[in-house]
Amino acid sequence: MATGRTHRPATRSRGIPEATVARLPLYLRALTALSERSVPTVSSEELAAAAGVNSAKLRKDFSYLGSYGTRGVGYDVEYLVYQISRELGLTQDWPVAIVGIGNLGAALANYGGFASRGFRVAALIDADPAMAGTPVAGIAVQHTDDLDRIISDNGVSIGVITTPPGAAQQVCDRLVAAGVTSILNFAPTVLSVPDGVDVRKVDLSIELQILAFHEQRKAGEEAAAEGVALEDPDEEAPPMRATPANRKGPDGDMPAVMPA
Amino acid sequence: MATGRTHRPATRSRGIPEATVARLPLYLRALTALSERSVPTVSSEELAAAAGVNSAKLRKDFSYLGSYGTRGVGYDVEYLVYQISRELGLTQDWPVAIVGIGNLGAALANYGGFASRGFRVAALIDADPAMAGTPVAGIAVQHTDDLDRIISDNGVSIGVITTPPGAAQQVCDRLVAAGVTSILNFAPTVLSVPDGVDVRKVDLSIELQILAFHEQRKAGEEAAAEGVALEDPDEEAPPMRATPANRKGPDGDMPAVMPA
DNA sequence: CTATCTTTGTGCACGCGTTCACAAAGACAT
DNA sequence: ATGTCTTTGTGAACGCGTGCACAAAGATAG
Repeated sequence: MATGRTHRPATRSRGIPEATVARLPLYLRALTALSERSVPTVSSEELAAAAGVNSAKLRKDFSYLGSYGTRGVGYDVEYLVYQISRELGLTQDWPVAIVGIGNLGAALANYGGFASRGFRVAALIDADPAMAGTPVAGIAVQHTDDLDRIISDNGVSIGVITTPPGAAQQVCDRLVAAGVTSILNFAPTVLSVPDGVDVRKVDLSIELQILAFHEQRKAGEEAAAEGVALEDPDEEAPPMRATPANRKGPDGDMPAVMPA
Repeated sequence: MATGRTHRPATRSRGIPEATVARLPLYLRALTALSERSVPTVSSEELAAAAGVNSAKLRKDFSYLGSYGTRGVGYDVEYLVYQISRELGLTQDWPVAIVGIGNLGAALANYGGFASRGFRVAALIDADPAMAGTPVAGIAVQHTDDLDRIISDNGVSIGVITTPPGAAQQVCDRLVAAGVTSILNFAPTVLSVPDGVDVRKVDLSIELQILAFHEQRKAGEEAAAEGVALEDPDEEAPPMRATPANRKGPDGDMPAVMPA
């Protein structure tokens, strides 16, 4: 520390990096596990290993929250659990509404990981009139027509969208109009929302596609390492490229060298 | 462009940025929609809007793949669909195995977004003997005991884990041992895998917690804007901090100033 | 009280990703 | 053929996130 005696310069003002926020739940999970085993303190090294991150990163992350550690000892588990919970807003109750009770919506409604962290499934909403009244995960499904009232009555500010892609934007608009300001979107659609509304996206298909990319790369390298004679995989069988030039016909098959 | 006449310097060598790879599926989706509407070409501006990104970013992303656009016109939709599909490895068939057929696993098995992109659910695996043989999404569930054989027989290289957290690491180890090199993990657990194996994590609870953080921040700012007299929300009711000092008893309640 | 040992908190440098802004490239009209 | 207009492709600057490496802080023992 170069500035010898600045007590606490700008720490904790307003602005925990987004990357840090995304890791806090990870730390919280690891800490909760330690807490259940009645472990009193952890070092940054141990906790980092449990959370699967670099210890320096963890220490820097915690430094944004304040100086909660004790040098030479580590962090007090219970105290950190409380501090992180409070920072994340988990000390209060968050009623959540799930819209679109298909396979995925029903699975989420049954998912135990929500209730354990202050999230409460307050309402299930679906557009199918036949589903109205059907209990899913012990909660009666309600119809989309009443969406506005349901959101208001339950004080829902977080909505989960598990509808088919075609309905997602419309549902989103209605949720926002009803007062929802945070949305977790499982539909494969780009949602547009007004400023002040947060959207997080979970896209199963995209995750698989990213894995496929790396998988393909691995397969290619492996083949190359085995000395297989393969042409550049980047260039295999490019179908006719329909540029405006060759689509229109004239000037279509132009020689490589421009005739003067 | 300062280097007047370099035809194609180092582009396309080996190394599409990870951030770009993560966006390619997004572009692909938007392009597929355009293709279905028989739109022949798009400008970077239009496509960027459809994908919800900045147009400069999109152009830079595409530049990593090669020069597939036509200045003054835009990009040929069909051609781009093919190029991105090939780059992502979607021109081949990817057999996928889902392990853990609970609510979520069943929902994924039924999810249509997979088949549409070259992913094929080749096997469903569960540890419950009672489930063996039960058809889910038209596929008979098989027992974990046969995991090795199932993976080998079907040439599965991508595994999806939807087990309870306690079983996730063990299942992961077995998948890797059987030859799986890409894993999509839905269990709230940090998986450790050997080098060469890719893991992507989807954690519903974490996503909600991140939303809660921002939601809390919004609520706080709103209250502050309304002029409500509130103490610093960061400091509300900190419970007794169990530092080693005050946990041990002696030297517990030390005065702020060290007695000489 | 002093010395030693452990672990935090953070300054610093580096690399990746994003964005701006513009020259080059091609289409299109005349 | 020449000029204008549109849109790409990318150099360059900037900002965020990561990780190293170390000094300061506190614990602990003698």
